Amino acid sequence: MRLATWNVNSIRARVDRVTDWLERADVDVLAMQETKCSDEQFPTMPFAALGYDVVHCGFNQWNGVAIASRVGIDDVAVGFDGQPTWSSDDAVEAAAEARALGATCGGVRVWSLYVPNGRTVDSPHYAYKLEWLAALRDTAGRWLADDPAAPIAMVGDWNIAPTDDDVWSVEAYQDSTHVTPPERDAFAAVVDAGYADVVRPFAPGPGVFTYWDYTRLAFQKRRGMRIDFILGSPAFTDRVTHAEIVREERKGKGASDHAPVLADLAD
DNA sequence: ATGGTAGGGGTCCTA
Repeated sequence: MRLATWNVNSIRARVDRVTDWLERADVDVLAMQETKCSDEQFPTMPFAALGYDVVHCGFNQWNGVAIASRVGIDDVAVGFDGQPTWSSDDAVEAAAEARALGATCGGVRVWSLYVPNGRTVDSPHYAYKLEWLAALRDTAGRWLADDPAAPIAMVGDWNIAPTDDDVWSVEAYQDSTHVTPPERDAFAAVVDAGYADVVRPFAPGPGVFTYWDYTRLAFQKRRGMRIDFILGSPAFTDRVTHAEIVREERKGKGASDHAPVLADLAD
């Protein structure tokens, strides 16, 4: 089974490019982030034409996460245990809705995650980001405590560069979100809870990225960040035979600012 | 030299 994650930066602007790649890369399950549409607006037909079922969850009126699968979609869930209890600040309450969409696809529990951006370190959105990640760690840890043999993939845009090797310039991100110790600690806590970065062994750094800003010719100058991840539970990680960041899909006019990331699993 | 670009929704906000 081939599982991929891609921050598509508007599915309506990108649907041809996304479905073309799904077919070309022979992807079975794709988790999408930043769909930038409502549930009603999601273009399901181009996916259905290729044999994919789609489940989508819009939030905060301008964004959404989705999962497309041609190996079945069962047990769809929104949030964590259906309890989005991690919101505390009214200012960010509206953004709190389902940034996490889960489904069982081909026997694997797949979560499409869009971790809050954080905006700036002095913003309530930054505090909310840390709360959200703590709730994710607690819930995901509980799943493994309940069933250590469960194949679970926590995939998506984490909006965190876990180490200095994951940014093109440490100086460029001084005092910015995505690289602060609390964010890196929160990411590491999810890993410590039992979810391994399954792509890194196949894409060693430094200088290996998944996101490049649209401005200032960042992609051409290789100025990016590694913020999109496939984290796997032990039962998932044991099955991974190959993984890669598909940098090619960031090229050209009409590309998302993120590249897709994929992993292959043995049956 | 706090610029630059892309997307969505509407005459600006988010990333």
